[in-house]
Amino acid sequence: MRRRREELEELHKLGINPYPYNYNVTDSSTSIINSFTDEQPPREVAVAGRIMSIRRMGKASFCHLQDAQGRIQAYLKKDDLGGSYDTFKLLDIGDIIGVEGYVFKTKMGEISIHARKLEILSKSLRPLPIVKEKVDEQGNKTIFDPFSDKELRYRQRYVDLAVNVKVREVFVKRSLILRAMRKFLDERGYLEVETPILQPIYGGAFARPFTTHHNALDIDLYLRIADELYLKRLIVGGYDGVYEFAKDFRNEGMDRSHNPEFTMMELYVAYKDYIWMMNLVEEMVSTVALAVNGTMKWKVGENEIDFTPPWKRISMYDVIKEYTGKDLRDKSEEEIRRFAKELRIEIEPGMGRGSIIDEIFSEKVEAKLIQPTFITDYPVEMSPLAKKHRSEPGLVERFEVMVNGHELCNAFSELNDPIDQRQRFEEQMKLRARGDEEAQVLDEDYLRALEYGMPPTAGLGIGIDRLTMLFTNQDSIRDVLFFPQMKRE
RNA sequence: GAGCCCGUAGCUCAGGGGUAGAGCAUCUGCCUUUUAAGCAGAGGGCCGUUGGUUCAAUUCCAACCGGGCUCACCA
Repeated sequence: MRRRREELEELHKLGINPYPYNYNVTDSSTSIINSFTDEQPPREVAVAGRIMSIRRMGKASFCHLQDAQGRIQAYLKKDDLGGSYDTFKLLDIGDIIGVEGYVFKTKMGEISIHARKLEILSKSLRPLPIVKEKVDEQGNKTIFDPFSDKELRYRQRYVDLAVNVKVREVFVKRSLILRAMRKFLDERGYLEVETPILQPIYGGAFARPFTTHHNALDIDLYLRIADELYLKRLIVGGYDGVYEFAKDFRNEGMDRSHNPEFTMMELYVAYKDYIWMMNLVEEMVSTVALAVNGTMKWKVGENEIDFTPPWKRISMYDVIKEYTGKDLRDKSEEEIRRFAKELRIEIEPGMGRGSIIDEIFSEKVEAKLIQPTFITDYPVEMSPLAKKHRSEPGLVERFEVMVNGHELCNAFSELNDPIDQRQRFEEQMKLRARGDEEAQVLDEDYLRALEYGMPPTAGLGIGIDRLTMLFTNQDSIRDVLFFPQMKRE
């Protein structure tokens, strides 16, 4: 680093501004490489990027420039650069430069830029980790000295991105996923909206919130754990369909699939039910799959997943029956409890019928559902915002989609009966009183909204981070978040 | 929250009770089509922090800090 500061001084002394204001880029690295022909006279180009490697040979040098698209080699010869060649001697890997010159192919066959002009665009003061790669004749890449320390990669994502091109690709895909989804929803006429992140009462999910304080009002506020209740207020207000890509915050443990802040897309559509929503989800996710990966079949780890609709639809009871051989329909809480014990599933004494069923599902079924599968019709106790099933007592009209052994989204026919909703909230408040910190809080204003009348509505929540993990084949949420939460350095 | 593992040069890692090692990077010299460029030489370290055991600790022990994996909790 000291050396680099000296070089910076040298540049200043030579009257060169190491941090100029702009540069006129004419082409990107890959556009040059892809459009190369042996035409005469050769094409003149100007590219800018970060120096990723330098090979100096006395009075001539090669270096690789990396721009947003890829890499291209530049050939710098003293005869053609004169004084700037001495400037080049003051440059390092990591510096950002602009090179103007003509395109040619080297003896070794690499399309390169023969530099006529060189301009320093930003002097780097910290050494960048050097990642070397060798490409053999089959085109296989071997990486030497990878920048692989996860802690450093997450804490200094800018370095990770600069040095590990694959990482940049993951986030480009994340952006494509958002774009494809937004396009899909916009084409159907749904309105993208924004609702409060700071909420006086939190709701819409089971989770502990982050608390903050508003000084002027002198009130505590919560960072939202979901935007569900606000979006449904908008349906009460008369919109047909609303959606939001929402950053939600949950004050809970962190692991491979949980970060304290994460992104959820929630969608509510008036006059529809959960069966209609299943069709939409199938269509949306397969459309996104095609837009992002160009195929419906996508290999995640060992499993090839086929997103082609239609997906299997099976009720919670039936899928448990399929995987355990036991039909829990019409069974009492006591019978189900006994069955869970037979399966050696740990059951807390306070757990009700619904929770035990859910536990059996998580333990015995969930991980086995690899292909996209709708699990439908959940016990009412676990779903205080979902509408009672039209024909099955004790159940609600709810589904989750399981893919690769994990939940991908959650949806229901929304409960719009204000009296039923009040009772459900009251049930939750009882659980709360018994010490369940994640039970939901009664939201009087939300009830007031329902009392004005909400049309039948289908609602959906889909975890964007997990969807991205799926489509980019990453097994940690940290690898699909630019800046995952970390402890203080 | 529990268990296991890790922390040594800018990066990736080896080592091991007696003044610290490699490759790449860096610096000097040579080299005008190289590509993990090459050749010759050089510099670079609070061995995560604090404490303990010891004549002596980077090494052994403990606590702490940070990270990873697994499990638990959790949508």
